[in-house]
Amino acid sequence: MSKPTSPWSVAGDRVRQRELKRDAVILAAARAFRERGFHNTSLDDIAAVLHVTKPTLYYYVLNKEQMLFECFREGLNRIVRACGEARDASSSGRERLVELVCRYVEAITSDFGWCMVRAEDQDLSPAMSARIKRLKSEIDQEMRSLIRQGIADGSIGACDPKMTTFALAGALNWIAHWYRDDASLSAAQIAERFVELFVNGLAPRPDGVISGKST
Amino acid sequence: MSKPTSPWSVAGDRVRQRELKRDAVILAAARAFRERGFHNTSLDDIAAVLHVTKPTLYYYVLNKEQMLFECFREGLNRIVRACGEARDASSSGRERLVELVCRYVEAITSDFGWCMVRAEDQDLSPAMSARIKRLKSEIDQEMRSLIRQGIADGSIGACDPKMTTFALAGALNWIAHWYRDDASLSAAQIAERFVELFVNGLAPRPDGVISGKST
Amino acid sequence: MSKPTSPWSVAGDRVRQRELKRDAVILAAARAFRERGFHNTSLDDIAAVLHVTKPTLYYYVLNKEQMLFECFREGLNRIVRACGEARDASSSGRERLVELVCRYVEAITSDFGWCMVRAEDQDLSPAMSARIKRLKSEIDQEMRSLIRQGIADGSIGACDPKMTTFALAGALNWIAHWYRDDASLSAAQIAERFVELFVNGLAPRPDGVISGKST
Amino acid sequence: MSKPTSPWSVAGDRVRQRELKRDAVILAAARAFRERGFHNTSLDDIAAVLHVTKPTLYYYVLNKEQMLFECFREGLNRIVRACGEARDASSSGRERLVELVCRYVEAITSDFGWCMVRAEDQDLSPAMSARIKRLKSEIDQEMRSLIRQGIADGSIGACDPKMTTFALAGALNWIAHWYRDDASLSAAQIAERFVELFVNGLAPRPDGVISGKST
DNA sequence: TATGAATGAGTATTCATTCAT
DNA sequence: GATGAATGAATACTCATTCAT
Repeated sequence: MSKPTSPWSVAGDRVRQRELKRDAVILAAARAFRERGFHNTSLDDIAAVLHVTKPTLYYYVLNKEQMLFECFREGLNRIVRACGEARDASSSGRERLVELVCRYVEAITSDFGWCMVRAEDQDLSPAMSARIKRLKSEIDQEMRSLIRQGIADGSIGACDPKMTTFALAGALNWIAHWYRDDASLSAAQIAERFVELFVNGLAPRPDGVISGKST
Repeated sequence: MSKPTSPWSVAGDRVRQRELKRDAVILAAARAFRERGFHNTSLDDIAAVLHVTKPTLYYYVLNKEQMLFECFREGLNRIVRACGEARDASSSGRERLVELVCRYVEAITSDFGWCMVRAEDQDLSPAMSARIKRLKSEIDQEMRSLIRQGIADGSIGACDPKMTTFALAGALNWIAHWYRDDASLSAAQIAERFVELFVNGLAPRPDGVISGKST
Repeated sequence: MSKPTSPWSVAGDRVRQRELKRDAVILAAARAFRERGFHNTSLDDIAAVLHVTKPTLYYYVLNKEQMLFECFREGLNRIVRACGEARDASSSGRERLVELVCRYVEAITSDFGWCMVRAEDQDLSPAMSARIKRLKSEIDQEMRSLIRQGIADGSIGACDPKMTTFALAGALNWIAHWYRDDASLSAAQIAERFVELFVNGLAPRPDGVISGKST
Repeated sequence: MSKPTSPWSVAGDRVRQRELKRDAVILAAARAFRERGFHNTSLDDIAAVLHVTKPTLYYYVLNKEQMLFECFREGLNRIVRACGEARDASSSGRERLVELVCRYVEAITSDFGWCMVRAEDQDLSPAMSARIKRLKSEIDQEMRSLIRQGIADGSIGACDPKMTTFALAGALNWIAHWYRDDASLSAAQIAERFVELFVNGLAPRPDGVISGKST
């Protein structure tokens, strides 16, 4: 009587509603996993947060494993997206790497950061594990590529791209470990400090000309 | 008649034997945890590797939790020890930090590396968790201290010691994630690359005067 | 079409069904405990009797301990209720005590008799143990009180209320031990004999004037 | 050198020593069982009290079951002995019953009281259980016999010997339950009160002529 | 005589998952 | 769309018992 929306949009609403609820499930899972760890979190815990019962979760998600996978993906996607943008930008290799780092820190400090970093491959089926690895590798390759570009265009000094990527990714991923306890800095601030460190290194620069932000 | 060993060593042997066996239990646990994760490893798995039965493990260890704790400690101790030596050395702050990094990499690539890094606080009782945290904090403080010393003696440029330590420790800890799959470099080689990166940074040095190893 | 029951009773049915099943679990536990003892009874045993699987029990009961507690309570409640009625009755102290004894025998010969009497405090958590003790003490105090009233109103001769209660309760509780093997008498008959004994004693009455039932 | 005792008596000492130690094991078991219950007592608990290790217990005792059995027997024997003496005495049935009650209370308040009363038949093998039952039945029959004798010689009023025995034994056995917590009375005092109650009953005697002790 | 070491058997409890309603 | 009910599988932990020494 009072619903002016067409049955069509009603159906659309239903679809959207379902998506919203599904997202809520994933988010609740991500937070619970971060809080208590994957294995220490029971589906009852997640259901309780959402004020539903355990079987309801299965309406939105296939598996506990899939929950983890979706959390994974949710977080990784943000970085993958950032990678794409970095690729399209028309600045120097180093500048694009810096940009990627900023986005990376944002992702890693989000609710999904923990899942991206700490979830064990061992908790996923081979198939899912493989998909995750592919995504991760994509990011890894992108970083290496940016470093190689930087070396080529002279914005980055000579270095081993692989090891450098490992170090950089490690430092970034590790943020997920300490960020909750020590959130005294914003994502942007953390990114700034990291860029400064990785760009200039620890050794004092002769005259401090070059800095991550100055150029 | 045919036993040349003194009664003394007989008793001593037993004690030593017991210690050896206990160490074997811890090592087997460390490897299993690294392979399959803490929760995906059953005591039966560990017992099977050692060709004993499950209850035998309880003869050497109090708990599954304690196993994890001992793995933790075993790995951390190496670093704590390295910290002590770094403190006693009479070189510049940066040199001492570099030395610590080398030892750190060695520890993290050992069998216990995974446990040091990936074991969740959530899998430990509050008491144990607190003990671990204390040890970790010790290392964290040591690193920050070395950085501050380096800044003071001019061997390290101006930087935020806390964030720098987080980044450095993160890069180092992350090694535990990729080292198994990609062990193409030795611990020393990894350390070398990392030092180079962290000391000199990505930005090209004007004339390459300063390098991690050259001084 | 063919369902005459109101939607109301459907929901009500579910609740009632659940209660019935829970009661069945408690009863099955009580019988198993009486048969084999608390520790010699596995949850599988109880589940088997009910033709369900072990985890199902946990749907109705929190614990094995709680099962014992509920059996305890089920039996004790009958006596507590009898105590209440005895208190409200308007007869002599002795008559009311006799009435209580009859109800006591009924309770103790029920399926829950064994649990009331034999279950060890040591098998219960301190909290539960305390609750049980409180209930037991309530009954103890009630008996003493009736005896004191009997002495006051002249229906009971001079005696030590505490020891008398201990003796009476002991004799009654002990029924749980022999009743299963020797159920030749009904609860009422046992009560009659006990009352006769405790009222008149073993020594021959001069002229048999006073008897438990004659008054 | 300084041992004047003959090798013979040395051997005797050894035998005696062994007996003493065995008795200590039984006693420690009895106390532990009373304290924590049969199933909640581990052999390690008993061994710890005796400052030996678990396997040592097996040198003196065949089984955990046998420990319980021996505790049983130790306590029951005292009563069996009392039964024998009661049989040989040349007094009235009631006097002999009173005498037996006194000895019974002594036994039941001893360290072995709990085992006599609370140990479950279900914890014993059929063979042991049968032996225990035989001993218990012996006592039961003895009591009934004394009651019948008392009825015959006029020292006990008409009653159902079986039920009377059950009531009396129950009251006596139950002492094991409360005696530890409430040891305000000595065994003799308890016996006195019980005799008074069972002999004279609760109903006031016309002129208090007959009492348990007066005759 | 006593013990260190090891084990087999048993058990309470948890939890992801399913399905009829 | 959601839930009550049920289950199979898995697992940490305990403990009586054995045996070589």
